[in-house]
Amino acid sequence: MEAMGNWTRTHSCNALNKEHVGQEVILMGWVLRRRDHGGVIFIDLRDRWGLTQVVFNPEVEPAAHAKAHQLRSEWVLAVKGQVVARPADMANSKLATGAIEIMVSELRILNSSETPPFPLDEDVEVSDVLRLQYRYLDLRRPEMAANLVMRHKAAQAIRNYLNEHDFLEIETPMLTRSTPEGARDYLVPSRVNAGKFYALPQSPQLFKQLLMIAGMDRYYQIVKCFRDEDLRADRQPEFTQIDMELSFVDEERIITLTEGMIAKLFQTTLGLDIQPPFTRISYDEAMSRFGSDRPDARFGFELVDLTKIAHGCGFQVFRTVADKGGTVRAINAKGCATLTRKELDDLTEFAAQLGAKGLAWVKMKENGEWQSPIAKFFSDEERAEIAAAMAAETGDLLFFGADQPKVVFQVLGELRIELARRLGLLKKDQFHFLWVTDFPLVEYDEKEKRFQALHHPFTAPREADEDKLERDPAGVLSRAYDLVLNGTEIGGGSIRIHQRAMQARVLNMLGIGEEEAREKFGFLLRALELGAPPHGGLAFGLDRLMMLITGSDSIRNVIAFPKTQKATCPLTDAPATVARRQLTELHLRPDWKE
RNA sequence: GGAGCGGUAGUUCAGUUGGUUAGAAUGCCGGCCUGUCACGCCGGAGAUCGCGGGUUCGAGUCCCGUCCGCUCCGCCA
Repeated sequence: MEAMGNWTRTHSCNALNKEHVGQEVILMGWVLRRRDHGGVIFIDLRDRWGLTQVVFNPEVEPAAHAKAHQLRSEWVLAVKGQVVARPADMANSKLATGAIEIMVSELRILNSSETPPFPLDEDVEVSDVLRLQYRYLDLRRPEMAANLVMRHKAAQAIRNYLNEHDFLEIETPMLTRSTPEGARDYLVPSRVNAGKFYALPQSPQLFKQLLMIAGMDRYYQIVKCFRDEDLRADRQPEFTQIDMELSFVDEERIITLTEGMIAKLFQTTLGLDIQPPFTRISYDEAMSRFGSDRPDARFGFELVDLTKIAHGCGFQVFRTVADKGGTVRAINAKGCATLTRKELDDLTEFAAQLGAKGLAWVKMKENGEWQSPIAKFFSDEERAEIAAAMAAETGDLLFFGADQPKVVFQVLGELRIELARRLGLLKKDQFHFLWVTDFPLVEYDEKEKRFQALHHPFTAPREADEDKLERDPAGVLSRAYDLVLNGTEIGGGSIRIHQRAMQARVLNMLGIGEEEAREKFGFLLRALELGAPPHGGLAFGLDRLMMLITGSDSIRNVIAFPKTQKATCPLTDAPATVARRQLTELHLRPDWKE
């Protein structure tokens, strides 16, 4: 091994082109590939920026050439040499540096490497555990490095935008107190306060409200949040939010400002011009048209309400559901009558997993004929009426859902996405933004027998609905808004309650009495008594945004060191056991078997 | 907590109805090669078939359990 000595890197591995021909340069990086021809040796030298071909020629520099024979994948090199133009027919148009190469005069081997446990130069899918176990190697791969670069650019674009709009970046505590609503908390035992615990924040929600009360007026933070719930492809136990809050604003101001931020973000990262304003639809409309409060509107297959027709129809299953207050809805998969029986069985199974008792379908044949297991239950008139309502034409495929609205929405909502996926309609380079507004403030929880906040308990009700708070909780709409991109919720926020009395009414409605409220949110309630300005804000999931921007299938690909589905880290082997003494110090006593 | 899929050379995968010595590609090692760019040619090494148990004359293959990974439901904004 050799030292860098007095060498200073002059260029990155992606910087050189024909203009540099003749210059003496020093490059440093890793061996991606070697092509040893016995005589001349080619090395693809890689760094974060790209690739440069360096050449060892025995006739030019025998010493360097002799040394180069031992080079292997991922060895770390410094090379000094001259930039030479490649003969025209030997240029590599796939490389940014493909017009030139470095004729090496001196080689310094800065470090060797064992053979990597997985290849870095091929497009093979390596298992996730192995990639995570050797994440530092995985991140050397250009796609992964590009994702982190993109993430950095995105974060900078957002910071620049918000700084220009007079926001202050302010840090909030990571060690805070557990909140009763929302997700399960990660807890941290206190050493100096026996039997007491901090919680890692699920979001800085209350602190940013306190910052508004503190007169900071505009706050943001790109901040880690923690939720101890089960993982998904788009969910990690620790994730990053772009968190913001503003004073003396209404929904319009926040939405406009946010749209500007998103436009700037897409311009900076992808060079794409996103044109605000984004479409807005109400929660009710989102549910009835798409069966989801985060609709993917890149494609059609919208839900159609057939409950009225179902009331008097000949098919008893539909009629019973309709008469008992359920709903009958359908989607028209245009041109999908070519699906095979096997595919239909798969989709029926898919629907069953989501809670459907069955999945009726109709293939539209010539002259309005139905090919369907349920065709015989309907009269000609009823079939025509349904076909008209569905705008069904020959070659279409209809799917029906009949159940309680919640089930029908979920089944048909997921089904339309599954169909789109199978038909290749989910284009990753197409970005469809949608604001969802007019959410209900609360939702009745059958299990707990009480109302639960749809967003969180600090969301303001619509002024027009304030008198319904006690009388008709389920009928109260909130001043919340979600931003949805391609069927993924990427951000959400609301105008908050800034008056003490209103906060008490809403907490009361959620079954949180004055005493419990004081014990858990006393500090916020007190702050609301001391001159809280009207305020509201929003939080974006940076990981999800980056997943969509980079076209990744999982947020793990845009996080440097993510966790597995069981929330472990194969690299550090966290979580891990600790010494008994550590537990004792924390006033904890293990009751599990060791 | 539940459902599905997967676990076989370093890596990515194949492996028929249970049947001789578990294959391929790539990587690795050695040799040859002066213009490649996923260089090429020749040769070689490399397997606890995730783990434990069972059925069987015989298990990578069948059964039971278990661990790990991924996707989804529940959960979670």
